[in-house]
Amino acid sequence: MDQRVKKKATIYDLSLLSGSSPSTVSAVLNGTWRKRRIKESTAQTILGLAELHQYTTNLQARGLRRSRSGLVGLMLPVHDNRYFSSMAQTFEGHVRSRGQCPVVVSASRDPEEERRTAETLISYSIDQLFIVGATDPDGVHEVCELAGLRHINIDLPGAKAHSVISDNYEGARMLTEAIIHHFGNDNPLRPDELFLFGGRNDHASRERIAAFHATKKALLGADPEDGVQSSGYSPDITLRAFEAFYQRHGKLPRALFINSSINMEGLLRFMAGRPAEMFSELVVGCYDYDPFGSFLPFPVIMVRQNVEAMITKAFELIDEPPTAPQTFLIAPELIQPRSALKGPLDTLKDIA
Amino acid sequence: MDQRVKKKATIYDLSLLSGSSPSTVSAVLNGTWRKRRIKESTAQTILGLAELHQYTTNLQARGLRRSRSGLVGLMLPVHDNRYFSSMAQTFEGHVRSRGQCPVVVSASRDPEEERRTAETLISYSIDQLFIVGATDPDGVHEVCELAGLRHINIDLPGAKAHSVISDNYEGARMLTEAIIHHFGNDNPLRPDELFLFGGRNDHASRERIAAFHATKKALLGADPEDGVQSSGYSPDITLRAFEAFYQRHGKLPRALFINSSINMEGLLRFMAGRPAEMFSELVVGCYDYDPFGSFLPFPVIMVRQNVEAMITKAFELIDEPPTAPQTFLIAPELIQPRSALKGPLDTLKDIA
DNA sequence: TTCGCTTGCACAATCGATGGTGCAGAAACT
DNA sequence: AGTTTCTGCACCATCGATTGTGCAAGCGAA
Repeated sequence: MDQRVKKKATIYDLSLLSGSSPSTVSAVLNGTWRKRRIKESTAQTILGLAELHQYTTNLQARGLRRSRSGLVGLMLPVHDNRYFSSMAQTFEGHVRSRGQCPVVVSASRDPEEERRTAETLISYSIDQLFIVGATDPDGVHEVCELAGLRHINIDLPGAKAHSVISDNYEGARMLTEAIIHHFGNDNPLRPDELFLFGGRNDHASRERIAAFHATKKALLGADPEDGVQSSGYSPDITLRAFEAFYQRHGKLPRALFINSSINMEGLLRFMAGRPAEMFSELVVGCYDYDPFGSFLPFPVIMVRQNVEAMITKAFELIDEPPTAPQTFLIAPELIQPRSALKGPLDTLKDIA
Repeated sequence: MDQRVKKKATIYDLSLLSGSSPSTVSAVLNGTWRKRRIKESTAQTILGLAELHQYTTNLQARGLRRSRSGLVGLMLPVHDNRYFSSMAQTFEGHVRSRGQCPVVVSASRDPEEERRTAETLISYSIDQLFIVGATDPDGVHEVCELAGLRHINIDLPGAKAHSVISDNYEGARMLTEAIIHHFGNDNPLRPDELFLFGGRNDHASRERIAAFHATKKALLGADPEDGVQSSGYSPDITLRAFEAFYQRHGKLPRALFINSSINMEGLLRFMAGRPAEMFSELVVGCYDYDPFGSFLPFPVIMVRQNVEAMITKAFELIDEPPTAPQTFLIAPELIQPRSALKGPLDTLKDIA
């Protein structure tokens, strides 16, 4: 409180105080002073003054001058989901370790919103943009391209920029197989007892659905065509899909392949208010991992996408000189029921 | 692709193209042109050119000049948790509806990191900062105060700025009561069968622990002093607390009060690999709501903090002229086991 | 015709930091 | 002593937008 809301010190203030020119002060403060042959002692003086007056660089001014900001963007579909929030957490760690500032925003899976969001970020001269699960990656690409902004797709691929995605086909294959194998030989699963719920017409869903069909056919010999109930990425629409199914068949299938943890919440909504016993025989496979989801009262086999590897790969690619767009697959992992895995939070320190 | 990575158009470009001065262009583009008595037709011309050349304002330049940025910050402890991610989701909605840009960052519950993060955000001239669950809110306050930045505490109160927090005492009281009542009269809970796990020496934990003690005493007549096992906000430390307890007693308590969903993950880790039957008699109360957590194989009563109300209140307060710091309590809600509630995602539209 | 008011806009300073260029004085060399 | 080479730093344009101020042309009134 020694100073009333005093304006922040600038290099001009330090320039007057130190008797050096603003450019010298600037060079000292941003670390380029050796290149500029500033005397060690001058530098020390200025650094001392900066400390004393609590100087901090105005990053908007720097950003304007350099036409980049030190901000790195992550565009998510939504925050409120363990897959995407672990993405945010992991991303933050990477960005910070590079001395930059993470900016995480969501765009609600709305192509229009996605483009607007990218444009806003570009207006702040962000240095790089990581586009996660975009509904229209190529639309976002156009916007970035025009601004000369480095960007990369994650989770859902685009045709015009590098993409790092989970190996959805293999993940879904493993998951389908695991669901089927979960039933022993005494009472094996029949093809018409395994249904897939959730998903849209996006690349990930298509791959997963394809693997689902193929694996059912391979392991169960057949695959009735109505085995898939697309219901977007919304708990409520998924809920309605379950209700409709229940209406038609008088029961749920014995086994479910659920396309994402968001759709899985649709199942929770269906469960709410219905007797627990109704689900005692159920076996569920869920594409996406949620620690709590793994411990539901029936077996839930999950697929965990390797977020750490995806982000790491994405950072590698975004720094490289641009080449023709490629898609990189990252192997996901099959998670047995009742597994509580470590996550990005585990790298944080904590005081007991 | 009609233009190679052409630099973005500026008001100077449009100035040349339109024959008007940069200041006129600026006024037209930022909407202040009527105040400046610019002719309608001039405005239209400029707006047309802007459209044609895909002009977008350089927000760093604007920010520099105006010394604010249009950015609104949300500082979270961590992302990867349903409570905080729903906070982020809700916050985003509010910020966007005000035409500003949300910036969500996490500071790992580290006081040093919290201050650094605030300083970084300030360097970008953010307009407001919402500080969620900070370990050292008053430290962050100092930083904000010096910069004249409006800020507010959420979830954990500070002494030097307004705070909007959940009514932790009442929430914990309801929760403790609900846990106790969950046991019928045939086999009622004894005082030494209900333990609290998790929490730190922060305001929320203290309130919850106080309510826990008081309610136990009121309803069960006694409260042995060792009923609380603080274990920070870390799944692993909580896991170790459960293991230690199990070591000592050869079993878990019949009932648990778990201080947060993050601590609850410690319980999951304890469950992993142990037989499900070990937990069949368990009753858990968890402060924080997680939809999946609500459907675990034993009764889990949860407390949902009213994130929407908290954020709404915080936005109201942050706009008001400053007064002496006050703390506002927002009532949380008791959630019965097997409840799948709507969340911030439900307001998004989705295509099936 | 002249005064005064309105209309419609241009000018120029400013926000804070950066970095290319230039230049004086000291040191080194012939 | 004269010339070249370093040292060490100052100068100044620049990034793009904002905003207080000034002023000419147009118009109506006296």
